[in-house]
Amino acid sequence: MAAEHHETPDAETLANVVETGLHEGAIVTLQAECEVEYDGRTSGYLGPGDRLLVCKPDGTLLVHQPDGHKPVNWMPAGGTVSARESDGDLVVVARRVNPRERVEVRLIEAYGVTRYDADDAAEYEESGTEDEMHAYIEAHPDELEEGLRVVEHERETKYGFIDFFATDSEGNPVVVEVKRIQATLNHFDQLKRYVSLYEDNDEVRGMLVAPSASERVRRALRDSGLEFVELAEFDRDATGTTDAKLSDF
Amino acid sequence: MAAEHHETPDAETLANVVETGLHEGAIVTLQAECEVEYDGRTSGYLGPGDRLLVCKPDGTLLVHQPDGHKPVNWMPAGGTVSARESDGDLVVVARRVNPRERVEVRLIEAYGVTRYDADDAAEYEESGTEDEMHAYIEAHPDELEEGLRVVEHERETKYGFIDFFATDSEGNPVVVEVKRIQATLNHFDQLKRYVSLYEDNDEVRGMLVAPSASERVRRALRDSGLEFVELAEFDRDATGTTDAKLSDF
DNA sequence: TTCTTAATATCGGTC
DNA sequence: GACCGATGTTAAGAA
Repeated sequence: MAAEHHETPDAETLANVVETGLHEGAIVTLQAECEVEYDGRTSGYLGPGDRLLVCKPDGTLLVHQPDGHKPVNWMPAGGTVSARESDGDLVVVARRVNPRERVEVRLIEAYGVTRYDADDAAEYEESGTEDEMHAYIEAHPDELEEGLRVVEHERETKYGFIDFFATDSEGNPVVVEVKRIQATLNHFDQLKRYVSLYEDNDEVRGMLVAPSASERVRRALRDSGLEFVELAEFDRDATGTTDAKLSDF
Repeated sequence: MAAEHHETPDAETLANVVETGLHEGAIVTLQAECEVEYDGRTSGYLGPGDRLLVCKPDGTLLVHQPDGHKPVNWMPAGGTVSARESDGDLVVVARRVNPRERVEVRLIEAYGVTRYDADDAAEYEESGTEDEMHAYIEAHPDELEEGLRVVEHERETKYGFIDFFATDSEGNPVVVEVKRIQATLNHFDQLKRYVSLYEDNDEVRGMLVAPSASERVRRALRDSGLEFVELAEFDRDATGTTDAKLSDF
């Protein structure tokens, strides 16, 4: 049986399911009334309430309230999760170092606990990322501007990495920053930082490539003599790097 | 009973528990072998494997693999989650508009499902945020520099919001950008963008306040005539805005 | 480990 | 609903 459930478990059963389950590589989920304390990069406290806890064998701990996508408290993989009795209550603690932090969950009443011996070898395959947009541009620089030629991809400079260092049809250098989402002021900043490396060269151009940009971003670009190039859709099959497995769905 | 578990449920039971549970405000968790498809801002596919599904009444759907802190697939709150039979399998679909996207989970084998009628009115209280750092600086500007005086907090400009607009002991304007974590190049960018608003004024200074900064960030600041001020620890009780509830733990 | 950047980022405040 | 910036951002990739 991959999933083994215990209803209204006592503290001893709970401690055993959590400790043994995690040690043996299972996911353990709990439904329980609890209070939570976090101390680390910040500190915080969550008063009593009903939550869903998820403990994974890699040290992940999630505390989910009834609403919301993100856990109210959590510990990323890499630490340790342990359960011990304290004054008759069960306390689940997750810790890690670097940064040093701790999540402590004091269970007030446990409604259920499930040990889940999950077996999953699959990896998520994704399409439409910025990496693919880069590959598309590298294969089709003319889509940005007639005569544009890519000189270097991901050029490292003392101020960070330039997406594309290119030249236009007249041989002038062009710094290109690519975004797969609507361009923000921070993206404008990034481009401007890269262009500033070549400010002794009057001929250098800066180009922000994205599907859209707010008016404020467009104005900021204009004010700095930089350009916006709209690239909304790109053929995901024409990148030359498309994974064959993705054609199945 | 707050948590009601069904072992190896058939498709009909599953559909009923998911649909009825969510409609009545319960959290539904499933242990199941499944495959997942996402289509929206990007698209992706996850082949068969054992995962934990979490469905919340606010439209949240989480698909968790045995490892890792973040769900491999998800839908944030605001959409709808539904379950229906298709060719004898149960298919759980989460959708939303703006952006239009969809997560579809095809269950191959369900090991267990739990309906959890969770009641949680508590709100998380946090201390040590950037807001508190702002309050501390506003109350103790001398910590940044002797004689510094805050003129305006969160000043809106055409290029965004300046954390603090201040004056130094000689009356020169100082643009202050505050970060609670180690300063990054993007934070440097932000400060430079704000300072550029006053570039007609030779006397304007720019100050990045953070607990630390990489050498690359420090060099970028120096190159642009901007300053770094280290503020590692600040007394969380001395901000003047500390919430009394937080003194309990 | 540290640094740099993308992310289906999410989330909240404001206009 | 769009825009802007914080986040205990997380996570991946490179030096």
